[in-house]
Amino acid sequence: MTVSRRATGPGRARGRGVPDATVARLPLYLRILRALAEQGTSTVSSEELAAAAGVKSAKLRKDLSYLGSYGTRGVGYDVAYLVYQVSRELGLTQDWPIVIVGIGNLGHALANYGGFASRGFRVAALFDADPRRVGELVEDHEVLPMGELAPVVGELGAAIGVIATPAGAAQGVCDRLVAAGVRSILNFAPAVLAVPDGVAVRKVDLSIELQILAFHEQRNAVPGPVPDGAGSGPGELVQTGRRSRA
Amino acid sequence: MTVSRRATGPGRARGRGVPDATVARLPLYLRILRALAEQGTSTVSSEELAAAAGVKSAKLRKDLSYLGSYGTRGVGYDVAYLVYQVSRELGLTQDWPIVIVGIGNLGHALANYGGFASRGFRVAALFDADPRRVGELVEDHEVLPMGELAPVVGELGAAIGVIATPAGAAQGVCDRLVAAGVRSILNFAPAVLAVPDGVAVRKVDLSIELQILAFHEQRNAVPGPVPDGAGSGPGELVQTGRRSRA
DNA sequence: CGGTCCTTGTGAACGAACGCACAAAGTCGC
DNA sequence: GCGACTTTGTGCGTTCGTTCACAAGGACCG
Ligand SMILES: NC(=O)c1ccc[n+]([C@@H]2O[C@H](COP(=O)([O-])OP(=O)(O)OC[C@H]3O[C@@H](n4cnc5c(N)ncnc54)[C@H](O)[C@@H]3O)[C@@H](O)[C@H]2O)c1
Ligand SMILES: NC(=O)c1ccc[n+]([C@@H]2O[C@H](COP(=O)([O-])OP(=O)(O)OC[C@H]3O[C@@H](n4cnc5c(N)ncnc54)[C@H](O)[C@@H]3O)[C@@H](O)[C@H]2O)c1
Repeated sequence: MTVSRRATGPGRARGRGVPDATVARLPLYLRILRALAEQGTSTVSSEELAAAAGVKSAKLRKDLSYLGSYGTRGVGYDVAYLVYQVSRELGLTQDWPIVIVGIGNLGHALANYGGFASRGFRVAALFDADPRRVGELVEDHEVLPMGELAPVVGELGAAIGVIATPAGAAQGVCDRLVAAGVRSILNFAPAVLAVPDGVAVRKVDLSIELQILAFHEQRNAVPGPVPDGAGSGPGELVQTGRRSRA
Repeated sequence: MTVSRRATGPGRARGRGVPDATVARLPLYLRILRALAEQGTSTVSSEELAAAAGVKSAKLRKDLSYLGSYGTRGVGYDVAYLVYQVSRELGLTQDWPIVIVGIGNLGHALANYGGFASRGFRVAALFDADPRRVGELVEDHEVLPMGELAPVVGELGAAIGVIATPAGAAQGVCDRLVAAGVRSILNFAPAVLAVPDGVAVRKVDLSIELQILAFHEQRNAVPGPVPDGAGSGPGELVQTGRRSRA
């Protein structure tokens, strides 16, 4: 199915073929590393970093080893240097303009959200199909009509698009984003999107998250004693218990 | 490590030990099944359902097989019956009151969101620490002060809590929710939560999603040709390509 | 009522991810 | 400069998840 992943097996060469599960955790490590840097910590061990991230230290070390050998045995990792390396691997050394389509409840919250800029993302344009929304000023951006989507995306060179429209409109919006040149989409609408090859989609579905929690509520309620731990990783169903630090 | 999962290996007994990966997909199947039911479809094959969900039919069949044998060979699955069975497995036959803490940008959007009720979830109470927010009326709910959290959660019997506060306040809010009796938490704040055993946490982190997309943007941009597909499931890094429809 | 066709359910092979445990590598004290 | 100590990086076994491929089960037709 995939063409040529996994360069050299488990010990794949530096930078090539970082496993999906690892990629999904890197942003978490990065956030913690940045916090450590900000509070003046210059060095951190895999044990400490792993504890802060809620993973086992061996997993963390293996994750980092896919990027290269950036640690010092007997000491740990240099925080600033690791921040740089992880950022580079994730492509955060550059600026990513993003566009948001569907400026309703959720779209407004997203547009107002300050957590983007700090990570190299920049809300560059907002779009909505409703004429009453168009022209509205949200966080120093004017809401633009859908007709402007293609030209503006092209001009900005925006590669990432966020869909915050109702589910029924999502596929149509997605098609227009793709046609305009967007190749990565973050979808908040509860809909399965069909996209051509080469376009990446990630979805955030609140309702699904709640249903998964409901499942565990029911599970823990029915049998009686035994809670139940779960695996780890991005597919980790639920965290159950986590002590320690930071 | 875990106490007694996986009852009988791959062929585990009905209802016992549904794999995490499967549980994470059931809500998606359920949504599609409900849509089919609404449009009058009474029967669906694994092939059709899988296509609508964006998974392989074998995976879908195996997922459903963990719930029992609810299909009819040569025909497919009865939509209404399957909706019931999946709902039951997920614990959606009962009503789940949820509380939201932190009624800022995101909290407002969540409180206004209509997609909850339709799935058996009901926003039962809103809380905020800011005195200026307290008393505000959001979607027929008055925002309550944090002091009310424990008694109200207890009275409502709310088992699910949503955290939409700034990251710095998340752990404290989490502790209070747990102390009040909440055993499932959906966390929107970019923070790793420490919880006692038996409490389930799921996180939704926008910033992480965007960074994963950035990674793939960079990946696809640098090497040149080969796009790159990925696995499937909740841990699926990105969807890449997906044809067809519903 | 028997044959044919269709779709499910699953055994088994494969692959990805995790965790253990340890050797290699470097630091620090003396 | 040497030895003891600390922590990384990773080989290996295990678990979990996905995919293939097919036999078994049932509907439907004649
Ligand atoms: N509000 C939430 O907290 C929340 C939570 C989870 C998921 N969601 C999902 O996010 C999406 C948006 O939710 P919301 O509450 O903001 O809804 P909303 O109705 O407030 O906003 C939707 C916006 O999309 C615009 N729109 C509709 N069709 C469009 C089109 N074809 N092109 C461009 N814009 C279009 C509408 O004009 C509106 O402004 C929905 O799919 C919802 O299910 C929302
Ligand atoms: N706005 C978004 O679109 C968005 C997107 C992704 C993630 N987030 C995250 O969601 C969280 C909320 O974001 P927001 O934009 O709504 O922020 P916000 O500042 O608008 O709202 C935060 C709310 O939490 C309340 N609060 C603060 N401390 C509290 C405490 N100890 N107890 C109870 N309430 C408290 C504040 O009074 C405020 O009303 C943040 O962690 C943010 O990183 C927001």
